[in-house]
Amino acid sequence: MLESLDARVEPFKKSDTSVIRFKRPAVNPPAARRIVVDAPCLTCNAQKQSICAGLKEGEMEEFARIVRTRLVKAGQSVYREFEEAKYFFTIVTGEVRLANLLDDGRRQVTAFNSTGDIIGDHQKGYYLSDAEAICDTVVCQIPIKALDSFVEDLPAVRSALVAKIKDEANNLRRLAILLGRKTPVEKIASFLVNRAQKAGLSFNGTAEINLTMGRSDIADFLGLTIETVSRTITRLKNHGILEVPNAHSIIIKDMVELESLAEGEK
Amino acid sequence: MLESLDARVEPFKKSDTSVIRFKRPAVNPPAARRIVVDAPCLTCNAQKQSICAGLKEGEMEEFARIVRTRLVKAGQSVYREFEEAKYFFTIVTGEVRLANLLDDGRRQVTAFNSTGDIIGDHQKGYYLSDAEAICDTVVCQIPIKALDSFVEDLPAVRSALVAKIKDEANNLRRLAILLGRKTPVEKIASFLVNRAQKAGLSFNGTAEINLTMGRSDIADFLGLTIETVSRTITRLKNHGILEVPNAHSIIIKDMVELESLAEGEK
DNA sequence: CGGCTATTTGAGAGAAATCAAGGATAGTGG
DNA sequence: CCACTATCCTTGATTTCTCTCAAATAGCCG
Repeated sequence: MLESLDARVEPFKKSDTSVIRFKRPAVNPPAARRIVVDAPCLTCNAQKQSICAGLKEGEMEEFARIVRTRLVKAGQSVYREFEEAKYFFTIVTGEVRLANLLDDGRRQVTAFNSTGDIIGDHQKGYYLSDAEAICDTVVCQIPIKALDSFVEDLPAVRSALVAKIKDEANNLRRLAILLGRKTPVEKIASFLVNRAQKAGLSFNGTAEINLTMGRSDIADFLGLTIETVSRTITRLKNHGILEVPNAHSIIIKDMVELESLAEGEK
Repeated sequence: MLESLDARVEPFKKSDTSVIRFKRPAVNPPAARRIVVDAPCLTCNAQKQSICAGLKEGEMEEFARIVRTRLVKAGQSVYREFEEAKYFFTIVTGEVRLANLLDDGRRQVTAFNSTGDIIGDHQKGYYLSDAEAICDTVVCQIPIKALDSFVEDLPAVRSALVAKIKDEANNLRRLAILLGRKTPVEKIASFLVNRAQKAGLSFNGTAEINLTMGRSDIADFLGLTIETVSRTITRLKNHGILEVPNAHSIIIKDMVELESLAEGEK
């Protein structure tokens, strides 16, 4: 169509769409709804890390009444972009990826979230991303309206929530810097260093990190293809910086070197 | 060093650093400090667009006492990354870019801000980005501590501020999607459509937009080189989608087409 | 054990970066 | 007011890195 206007004008090409990697379902499939436990706060292991950390005795009980726990199996969605937003979710165990799709199936993963993180960003009543469980994941479902009233009344919850949003913005800023200006080696190195830090393994020796997600999730997070992710990890392995016992487990042999690569100092 | 360990192993290359485009100053130069007006709120044209919008009569007077207005000339910095954070700033007139540098001078611009926007993100007492005026810019300087107490007391200010942070996160998310997965044509088209929308020119006909910033700012925002930015704009011009009377002014001739390119539908 | 999926590896193409001028624009000072 | 200079932008030629296409291997579950 554009081309017909002026055949001499070079048409706009884009990547081949004959293979659509990710397809938006015509109708959102029902998310997993199995309720695992009611009022589970008393035994919740994510308690100290999430927004409920600031609740006092009585408040916690009230909170426990409004939440429900759900198991979301690996690959299932917690919610989808454009779906009506009714709940926030805190992640109790497991791991969730947040992602956005372009119309032709290209995907950008914007975050990996795990225990204690809160997800459910929405605007004008609709979620802003897809949230999908990377592995079997337990989430705690909090009605948005109920949380709003908690936020009104409890400064501790409010500031915890604001801190979460700020964290999110900071992570997205760092991601934008990585996506816009870092090389594949720097991207992979940054990703691994971050993972190690998240897991509390930031000492300068050897650290084993667990990659819950597959190569395509990593690729879509770092703005690469799975082949480039694979090749780059292989290169780091050949340099003796990493060991890769299996695809989902990586041992950092030289954290100092990896950190310096992550910052583009090589 | 890496190479000496194993000469057979392909070394990690990165872009040539013989030309450092952006250099972090050894000591942060003093930002512009010329005070233009004291207590300027009564005549402030950004009032209705910024966080002070929710203030009542008496509150506004109190607010006016704590703020100062500063003129920041084109190219000067409002603040720098790692500088001690004492103030938030609302932009009264002009335009500011937020940017982060890698050690070797690569730069990622993360936002362009203009009238009514509030800048000054910080963590642990230090700013998180460089903020530089693109053109002569007037900012309203608000001590962080003072704003904090306003936030405590005034729900309207609080929610306005939270909304600003959410906006920022949303913009960064969209930027990450663009940086990670869009082609140069899609990036430029998205950028221009956004600009037109910001300026309130989203109707489907012709729209003239003003590009305050230079090509290198656009390149560093979109994760491209200036050459690619220039070539891509030329291609859009050759297709009849844009007219480019001069480098800082662009007329969108076909908004529908541009929007469809922005979303990767071609 | 067999089939499926995920990952790795290889070969080749293509798009954007880099390198290199040339042209336009704006700001400065005579 | 105009000439001069510095900077910015555009365009061209070439290189190179990542993507794409293709196939083999490894790992996993039934």
